Amino acid sequence: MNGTPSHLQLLACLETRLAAMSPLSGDTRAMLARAVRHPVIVKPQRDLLREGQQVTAPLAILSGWAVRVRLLEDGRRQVFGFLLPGEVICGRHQFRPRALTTVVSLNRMSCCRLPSSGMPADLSQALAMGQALEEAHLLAHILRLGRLNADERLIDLFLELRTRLDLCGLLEGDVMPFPLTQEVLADATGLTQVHVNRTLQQMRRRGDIELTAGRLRLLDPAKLAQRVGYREPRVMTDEPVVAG
Amino acid sequence: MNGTPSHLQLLACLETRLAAMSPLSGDTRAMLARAVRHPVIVKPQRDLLREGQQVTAPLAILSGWAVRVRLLEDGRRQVFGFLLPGEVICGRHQFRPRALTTVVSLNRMSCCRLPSSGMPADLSQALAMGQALEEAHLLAHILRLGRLNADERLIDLFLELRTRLDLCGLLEGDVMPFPLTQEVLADATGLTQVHVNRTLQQMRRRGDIELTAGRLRLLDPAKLAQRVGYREPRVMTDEPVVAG
DNA sequence: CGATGCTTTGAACTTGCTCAACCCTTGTGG
DNA sequence: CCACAAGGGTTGAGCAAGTTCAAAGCATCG
Repeated sequence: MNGTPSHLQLLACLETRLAAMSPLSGDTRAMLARAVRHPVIVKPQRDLLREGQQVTAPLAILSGWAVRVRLLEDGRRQVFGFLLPGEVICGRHQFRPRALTTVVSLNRMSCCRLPSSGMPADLSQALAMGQALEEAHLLAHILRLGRLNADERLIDLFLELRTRLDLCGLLEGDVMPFPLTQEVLADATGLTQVHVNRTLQQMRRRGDIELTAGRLRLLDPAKLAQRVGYREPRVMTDEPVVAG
Repeated sequence: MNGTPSHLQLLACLETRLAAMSPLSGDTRAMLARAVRHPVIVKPQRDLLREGQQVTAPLAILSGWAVRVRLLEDGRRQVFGFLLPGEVICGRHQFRPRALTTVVSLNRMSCCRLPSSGMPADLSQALAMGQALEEAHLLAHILRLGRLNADERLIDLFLELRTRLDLCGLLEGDVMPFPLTQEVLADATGLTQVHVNRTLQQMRRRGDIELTAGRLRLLDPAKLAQRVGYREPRVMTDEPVVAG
């Protein structure tokens, strides 16, 4: 049923996530609706952007996942992070002409270019917040790689992806779309594919997760968050305070 | 002899590094000279900034080193990166009111606040470039933690710090100031202090480095860079091409 | 000259890696 | 409808890199 998402679904994803960053005016929403009408389709395993390449305009992801990667001489590969639907590649590019990493599609994606200049203030604010969140994700990734063990790394990553998918409305209760292979997970978490496999099995046996056919269910996210010390990234000062 | 650096030395450091980002006008230089005249002195092990705290104005480092850190519940600690003389903490803060990490001084530092708004365009450009470089450093750190082994992590970090110290004019030939304890190195590289110690010794035995009394000498930086696959971060498109 | 903080050393241990094979599913072409 | 290829996932056995714990050495600085 979910083979080719409609334009409306694509738009909803982007709009939901941008609005989660910062409220959007009707004009801006109309502009997005127009932009989304002619999406670019990208096949799996294609470079959306190459390291060192000149960055032109921001590219919004409407559906599908991508990774930021670098390849070493000897074949080792590092995944720096994931790019999910609703998120924007190279959101703030005014003073950063060169791409710092290659971006590769993991599955079939649809994207759309955003205007590179003369952007409405609300959109520009949303993109800037997105950028700040991205830095928070890089920091979280450093913490994972530097100080967490295999289980913790995977769980912590799952929890991050979960909250990010929630932002664009793709979280379905405790189940989420999950198109990552064990190899990609390994390159992200600094482990080997074999060890990722064994760790996932252990997590399944413990009843922490269910993972099959591109879907991941976290049985008790709160408990898992507690276990690995996961914390939501907070970039805004004016975020709603609990029981304020 | 280098007990208390003069105002001129402090200024030189900041000016050199900012000018390396983007050329500065005479007016801007004069402004910096004024700002530097009354530096803030910070003792070792003090928080310059706390995670979650509201960010007010950019803070330029005139001398001394700091680290971006996070502490886990169980005492594990991760160092996300280093802040060196000439560099600016929270350079671009317009849409990022909350500090993402705590910043702690490693030794005695002197700093000065920069204007938070109404900044000249050249300075603002320099800070934006500095910000882009910082993202490059985060990415480099992820690569180190994810895919390099102990030797490689340390060497790669040394090479990065070397080029950064060069930017602010603190590299003296093949020797550089190096105020990091093995514990801090461990928290940065995701290793234990004990293993950092053994790895350093091995590097000394192999004649790769000399490290004593707060100074580090890399015997053959080019060879080391080759060995670990170190590459200088490139953020500008218009950087001079070799043999152009 | 005692205290404090940093470095060095040893021995046992664990986590995660390597290599190599096998299995299962899915899609494709004959 | 079957054969086969390709891309993931699973398994086992041996191994290596890095950890843990604990103690001792060595500076530097009041």
